[in-house]
Amino acid sequence: MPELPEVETIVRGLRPRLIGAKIADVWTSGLALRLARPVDRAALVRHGRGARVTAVRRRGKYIVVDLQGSAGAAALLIHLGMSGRLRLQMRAASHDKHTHVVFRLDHDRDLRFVDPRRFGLVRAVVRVDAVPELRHLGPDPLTELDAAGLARAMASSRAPLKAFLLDQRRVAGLGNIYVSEALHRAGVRPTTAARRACGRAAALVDGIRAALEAGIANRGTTLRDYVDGEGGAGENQHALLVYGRQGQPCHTCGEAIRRRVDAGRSTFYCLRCQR
DNA sequence: AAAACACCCTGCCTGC
DNA sequence: TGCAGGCAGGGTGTTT
Repeated sequence: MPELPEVETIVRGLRPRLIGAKIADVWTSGLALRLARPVDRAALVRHGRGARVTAVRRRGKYIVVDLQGSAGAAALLIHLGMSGRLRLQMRAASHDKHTHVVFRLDHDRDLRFVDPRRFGLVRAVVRVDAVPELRHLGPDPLTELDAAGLARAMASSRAPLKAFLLDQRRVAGLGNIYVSEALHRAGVRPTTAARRACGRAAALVDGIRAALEAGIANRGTTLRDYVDGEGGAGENQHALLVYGRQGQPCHTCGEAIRRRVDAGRSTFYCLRCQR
């Protein structure tokens, strides 16, 4: 579900309403999330109870909620996995069956983490800078990615561009939808080995940015169940150039969009526009 | 070292 | 109508 544009939309929506909020208590379902690991409620309570939210930010596809408590600063690290939702709701609102973590806030509000497939992650961390998952992330495509750096990384990889761009250590935030969209905008084929496409690094940076910015402008892509922090669906599914459009005409040249599957994941592209 | 694969889950859709 | 099988937007750990 959530790639960079969806996470960014959630963060932007939650930020003004969450900053200053005080956590009164934490509830967990007891079921395990990512890698079959249980949520550490004790740590969430220890660092969260009584603390106030000072910032809400995004790093790749991770959401970081900074906290200031009487015992010091800490943060909530949240990843939505494939089916996660993070929503701010009134306490009286009905509970989704797959709710796994609830932060009870002041003013009768709940910050709820709902995740049917349980591939997500909710964890309390003390030093955000030291979190391995975040340290391994590559540059943020909107603010840190540059053509020279991307070209250098591409030069040392034999991986097809599709796999290269999906690797969060290369670029942080792209997922299956936006990789197809970015490659199409850049006019590059997903099967091309990264090292053979170094000359297209600048076009790739532009394509990546354009695809992500379109997604953000449209408040995310809702294919199945993505909603933002207020429960609203996105509109970017209507603006996709290639993803999910196999057999339909390319908007640029009219050729039928192709679909291929690698490692169980679909890639969509135009054979004529992408060389 | 990089790349391929299995695995963690539920829900929804398709075809029989 | 029921059921099996395939598929889904993510990340990690292990093997090659």
